[in-house]
Amino acid sequence: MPPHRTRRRIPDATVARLPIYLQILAEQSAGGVDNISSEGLADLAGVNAAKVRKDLSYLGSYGTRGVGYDVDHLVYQIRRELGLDHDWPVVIVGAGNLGQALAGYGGFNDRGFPVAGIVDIDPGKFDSVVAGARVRPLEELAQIVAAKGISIGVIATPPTAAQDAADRLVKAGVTSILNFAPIVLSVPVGIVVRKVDLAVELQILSYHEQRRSVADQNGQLHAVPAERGRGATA
Amino acid sequence: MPPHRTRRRIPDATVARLPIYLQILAEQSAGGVDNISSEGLADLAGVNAAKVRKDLSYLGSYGTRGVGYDVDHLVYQIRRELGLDHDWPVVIVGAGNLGQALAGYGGFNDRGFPVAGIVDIDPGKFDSVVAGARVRPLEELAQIVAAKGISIGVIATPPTAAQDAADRLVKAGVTSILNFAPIVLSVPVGIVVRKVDLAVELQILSYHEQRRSVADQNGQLHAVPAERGRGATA
DNA sequence: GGACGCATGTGCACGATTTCACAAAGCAGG
DNA sequence: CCTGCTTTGTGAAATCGTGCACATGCGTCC
Repeated sequence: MPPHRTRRRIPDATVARLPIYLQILAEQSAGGVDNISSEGLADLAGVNAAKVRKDLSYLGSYGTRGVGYDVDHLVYQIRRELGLDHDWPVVIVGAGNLGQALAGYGGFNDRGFPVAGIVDIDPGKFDSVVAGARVRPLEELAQIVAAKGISIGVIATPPTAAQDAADRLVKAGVTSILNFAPIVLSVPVGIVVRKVDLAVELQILSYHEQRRSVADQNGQLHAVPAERGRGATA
Repeated sequence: MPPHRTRRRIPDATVARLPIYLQILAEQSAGGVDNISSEGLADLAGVNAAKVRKDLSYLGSYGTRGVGYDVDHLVYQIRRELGLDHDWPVVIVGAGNLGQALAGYGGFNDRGFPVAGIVDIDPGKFDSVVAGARVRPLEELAQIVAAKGISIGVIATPPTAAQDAADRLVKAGVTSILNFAPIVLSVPVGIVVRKVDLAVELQILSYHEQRRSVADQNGQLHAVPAERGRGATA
């Protein structure tokens, strides 16, 4: 066994929540809170306390019974587990509206994912500077990925160009892709793809609105009014 | 029983996939394909054929055994189920980089979610025109929502202003919220919130990359190489 | 130094989702 | 019209995720 013993696999559902906990814990830490209970964290995250405890237990036993969790230590552990103890440079493919907005958005640079490159197929965009990064030709993608040791790529192209972008990213050595184009990408197994699709999100909301109006017509009761919950991601 | 009998509840997991199917089916339809099997659709969507059949069965029995599904009819049924048979105007709160990018993004107007209003708290932004919509003061939010019959709101403010934005949207009568701010919103029950958080997505990718490198150190096998799958949303 | 109270960590039951496997049903061809 | 091939629709099993309930362990106070 190596010094860093191989960790047990963490369920996807838990992995998806860890960033939320991290976010909240970082805020608490900044606010001077140095200890938090599973219930406190659960309230802030809008989930069940038992779920918080189970989620955190996958990281190890870092709480103290009768007391709670040390906020800073938890931040440290979650960051470590998520691989946030160092930066992950990313490359953006597509310097259109979306690509530019993403590059300019603080969410990348500020949170450990510096934009190490942005490429486009349109020569008219070459060398224009977007949020500190110069737009380079698509052909230089492989070179940029290799030179900067990039493993995460972001696709911000129109849908028709997205599969080609994915192919090029994979060929260049990228192993994780964040896809903003509204198409299902085909990639070799082992490559992790996450998709963010505005239309899908809106259509899910539309579904719930539509249901609501059907229910109204049938004279059914509205959901209970007063009570407040956090983040019904229903 | 009213003419539109109340539909059985469709599982959340299925609702989240229907927009993907719809997208693919619309493409197929445009490409002249008029019939598709569950397996064909499953391949294109990157999922299991049985899942497709079960998902579609929640809409009713619209397939023909031994043949498959009529593409156009399926498009019609999914659209109907998702409430896409009419437009859902949306209002955007926050006219900063993100709000402007969203308003300008075709994804809204082109897909049945016209931007019926965009508001901001900064007087410097009032009356500037973003993608055909004039930026109005935050105070006019309720009036805009009422006048245009809006039920979906989009939060594109900085995190510190997001909860206030949510409160105002709810008070104005909005019942579904798409939140781009990296905080957990607190809303009354009955209000549906969906969150899109770039940092969360990147951190999930980071987790997988981190795991990959730990596995490498331990001399473990990489995932199988050649084979191609669609959209590993792992 | 012992008793008490509190919050964690986890076994277990439950619910939701995925997948399998096959009967039912339509179509084509003889 | 009957047989065979194909693909749907769906019970039932398997898997995954959630939440309850409580034993365990830690800190505190007397």
